[in-house]
Amino acid sequence: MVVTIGDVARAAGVSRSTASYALSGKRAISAEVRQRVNDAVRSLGYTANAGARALATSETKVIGLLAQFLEDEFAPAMLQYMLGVSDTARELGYDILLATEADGARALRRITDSRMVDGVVLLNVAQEDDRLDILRDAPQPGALVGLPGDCSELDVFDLDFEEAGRMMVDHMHALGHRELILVSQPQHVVERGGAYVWRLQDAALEQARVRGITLHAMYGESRQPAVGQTLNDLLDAYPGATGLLLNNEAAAAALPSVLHTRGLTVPKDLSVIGRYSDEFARLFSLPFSSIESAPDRLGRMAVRQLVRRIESPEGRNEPYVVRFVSPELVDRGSTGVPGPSRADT
Amino acid sequence: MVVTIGDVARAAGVSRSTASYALSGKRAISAEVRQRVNDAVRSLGYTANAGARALATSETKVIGLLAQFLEDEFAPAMLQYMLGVSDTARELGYDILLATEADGARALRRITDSRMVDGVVLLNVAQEDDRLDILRDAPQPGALVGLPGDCSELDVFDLDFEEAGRMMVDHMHALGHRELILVSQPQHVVERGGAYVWRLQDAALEQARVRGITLHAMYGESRQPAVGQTLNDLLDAYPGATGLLLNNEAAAAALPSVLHTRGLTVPKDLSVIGRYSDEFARLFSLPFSSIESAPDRLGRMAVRQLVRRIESPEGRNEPYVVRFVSPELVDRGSTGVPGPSRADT
DNA sequence: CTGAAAGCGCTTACAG
DNA sequence: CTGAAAGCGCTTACAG
Repeated sequence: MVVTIGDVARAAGVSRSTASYALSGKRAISAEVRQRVNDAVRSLGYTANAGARALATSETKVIGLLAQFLEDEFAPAMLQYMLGVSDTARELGYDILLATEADGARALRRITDSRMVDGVVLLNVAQEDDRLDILRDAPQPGALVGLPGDCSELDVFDLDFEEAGRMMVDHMHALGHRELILVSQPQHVVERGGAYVWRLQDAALEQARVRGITLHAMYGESRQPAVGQTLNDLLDAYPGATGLLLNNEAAAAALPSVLHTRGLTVPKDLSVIGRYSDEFARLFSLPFSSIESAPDRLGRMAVRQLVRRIESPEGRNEPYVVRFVSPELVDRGSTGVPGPSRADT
Repeated sequence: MVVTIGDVARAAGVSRSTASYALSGKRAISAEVRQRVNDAVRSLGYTANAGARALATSETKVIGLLAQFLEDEFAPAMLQYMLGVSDTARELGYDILLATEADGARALRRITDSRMVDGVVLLNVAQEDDRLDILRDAPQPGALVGLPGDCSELDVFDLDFEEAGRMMVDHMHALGHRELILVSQPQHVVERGGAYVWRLQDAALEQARVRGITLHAMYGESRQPAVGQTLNDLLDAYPGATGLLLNNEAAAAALPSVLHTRGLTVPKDLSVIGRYSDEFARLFSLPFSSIESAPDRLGRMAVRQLVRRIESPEGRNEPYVVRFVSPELVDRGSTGVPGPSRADT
């Protein structure tokens, strides 16, 4: 019922090894034999058994993708990283084994120990991430999206969140703003080790100090309507603030209706700049300029590096890389020179 | 370097077959030997090679998941189906091979022909879906989420969109509404074979006829701000309409700001009912009552049936099922008795 | 209760 | 340019 390379060989009148070589091209084969083998493959509908090939070659042509859907984090953002990884893997000839279970360390151990994959990509890496020690001990290479506290023996890719924080502040400062509010992810995310939150925030605070301007940094909620309330409270608490920085998807999504309710116009009454992906902005139809978080680019870079390490013999021993993507500001017209302070109106 | 069952056997002082049986429990093993084998496994850190096991048993313990991210469709909705499938598969002992490429038929053929999976779940199935013939010819069973035109030899799971359409109309009718607007997905989705769109719409139209009320059925855009404009146009065009039915995520997401701009209050000025998942409502903080689309339940049902077919010997020949999930209305308070028609104000 | 051996379907040195 | 054979790491009849 199931056709094997033996069937192909028989149909082509050659040995199994010749059939195999004809298909792999790993040694010279006469044009005629190659033709007969290819014909046999076609007429029998042969495809190599992946498990058998993996056993013989120690290559699965599968990459493990470890996603983490954490509470208080924005699931659709994760999807974009996943698609970046998946698309790039396919281009490079790999399939994706997806693990979404809560216990990422266990999943990682399972798929690496059993040799189901040639390498793995970890998404949403935390400051202290219990998957990392397992990855370091694994026989397969791995690539991270997200910067952990300890990058030793790891290839790491992440947005340069510190630069993003500075860029937000500088952009506003250049326009003339002197008092800003930054709404970060919920504190819970920070406590869990979401380093990108404090990397952006700390850098923004430092840059505000350097520029001599005021920055009120706050943790926002992760859900509406609570996050909308937070935004309202902050706008009440700091009437002198003329600019709003958002490192919090839920806050960005909630802001339009908050502005509407308060009768505020962007950028006339308030300048706004966010940090999220272009796709996210499209999805939520957000009219705010933003630092593009480029999940597709990061996923792509991680897979490229991973495949390099998997496939090149030297790759395994090349020095490890920690690569930061420079933030890019997508101008959607939501920032401008500060108008009269809201405090004065 | 890599530890095999031979190493375990040697360390335990038994044969490889005994080691294997001790681990699988497929034949009686003395307590002492079992102990020695388990100790060896632990001290050596043994995990069976998945490819070798698959080759020997013809079981991969992997389920293929074919997602389709189509233009004009709402990607985060797809994610919820994926997570339902992935979580249930893991509970049942299966890993997920994820294929997201545009050419789903090719992906399906690749993973089934090469025996990478024991079965496959197809998401977002269209009326005429070129993956179905490939699935029918595949040696592995499959389960669909989404109702195709031809269900023969297939297990199919879907929301009962016709009942959903009737339910929306009846709910409004019972409250006293006599003129309604239905905004469906974009026409493009219909042309591509997104049967759920016309299943809901046709049933809603028929039910409106039965009830003797007016229903204006329209295709909406898939993106803001276009979809917001459509909503505005419709509200202008049908001032007598007192209820709005939404089978279009983008429209649901856009509606709050449209209502806000027009100064309409729900349900006083307009009753609204949507069709989307609870998770979607949470994500977008939508205050509208809705027919729950239950992606997690559907993913779970599909995997359960698939695994039943994979694992039980009779399962392979059990009659095929087409199962519709009954819609449930989640009341978020956005419908009520019609106020004075907007036309009169 | 345990072991020796065959076999799953490939690939790849080894020989010619 | 091609073939016979070994081997990848498992599982499972077959024998005892």
